[in-house]
Amino acid sequence: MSEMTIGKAARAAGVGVETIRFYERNGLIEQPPKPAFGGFRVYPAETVRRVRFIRQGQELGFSLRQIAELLSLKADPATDCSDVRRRAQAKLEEVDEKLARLTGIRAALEELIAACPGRGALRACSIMGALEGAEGAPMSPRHKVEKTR
Amino acid sequence: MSEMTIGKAARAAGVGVETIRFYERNGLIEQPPKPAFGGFRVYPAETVRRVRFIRQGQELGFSLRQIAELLSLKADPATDCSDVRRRAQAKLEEVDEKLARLTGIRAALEELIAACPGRGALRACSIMGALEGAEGAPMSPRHKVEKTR
DNA sequence: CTGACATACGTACCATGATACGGAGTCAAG
DNA sequence: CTTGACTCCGTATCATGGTACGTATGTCAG
Repeated sequence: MSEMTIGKAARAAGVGVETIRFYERNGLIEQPPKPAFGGFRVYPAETVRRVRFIRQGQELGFSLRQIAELLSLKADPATDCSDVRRRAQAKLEEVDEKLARLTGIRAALEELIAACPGRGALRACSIMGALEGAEGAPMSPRHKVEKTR
Repeated sequence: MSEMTIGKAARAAGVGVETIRFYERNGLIEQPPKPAFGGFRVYPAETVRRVRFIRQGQELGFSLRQIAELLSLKADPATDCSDVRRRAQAKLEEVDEKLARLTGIRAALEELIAACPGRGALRACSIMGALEGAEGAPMSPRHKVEKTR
């Protein structure tokens, strides 16, 4: 049962057929060659393993681009374990940053909710008040200032 | 100084001109009428306040869609403070879910990093091992199973 | 052999939050 | 009265991670 059509590979990996094709288009999976005479492409068990690898990576917060890097590391015999470890560590730091940001948001929301009377007219609502220009909390500049050309 | 062109409004609000137009297209900001004879649209100070409101909402993790809802609540005289509070509370729960997910990811990454020898061949690397089908950690089904038509 | 599926492939579309571009019109300073 | 900066408007593009559609072709069970 190690060779199969795309549909079976997809089911085995727990994804949709279109997802496999999407990964092929994006170089995460190699597309098996089409048989010389007629017929469907034949997918090896390796494809299923690769898809599972991708999904596991996503579970850990890696983007498809980063997972593609991990996959090419895997294919390279010169890769040392430390290469992989470094990436995991970088991702851990990223996760920590996100956690810090979310924790800040959480605190702000909780504070606003605690201060909100919970009933009555809107003008008394501290949450709305905070959303109105709170004058003093400078906004992070999401916009570009310099032109690139 | 309460009336201005789009560029000044954008600078006052700390965003780009295109961002204001984007918000207009998406119904977050009302586009002021074009003057009957020639000329540029005139933006009231209210526009700047609205943009600031939007950015503050984003800082708290609200999506533009959700912010649009908050804005229409704001416009509705029948809105009670509790309506706003409920939304903030829902957002808080969302944030808590994200925090829980990220915390799980963090723990998994940390565990993998700790278990990884840190040097040597890839086949000994526990991180790569975990990404290979770890057999036992069922993947969350990100894919659709049922067809909607 | 035939009908019901599956596959192959290219392309379009979804949401999210913008940013960029091109051409025409307008305004204001010098 | 010219020139440079700004506005207007529609459309296109970006990144992310897929999903959907249409048409042609292939496979297999009955």
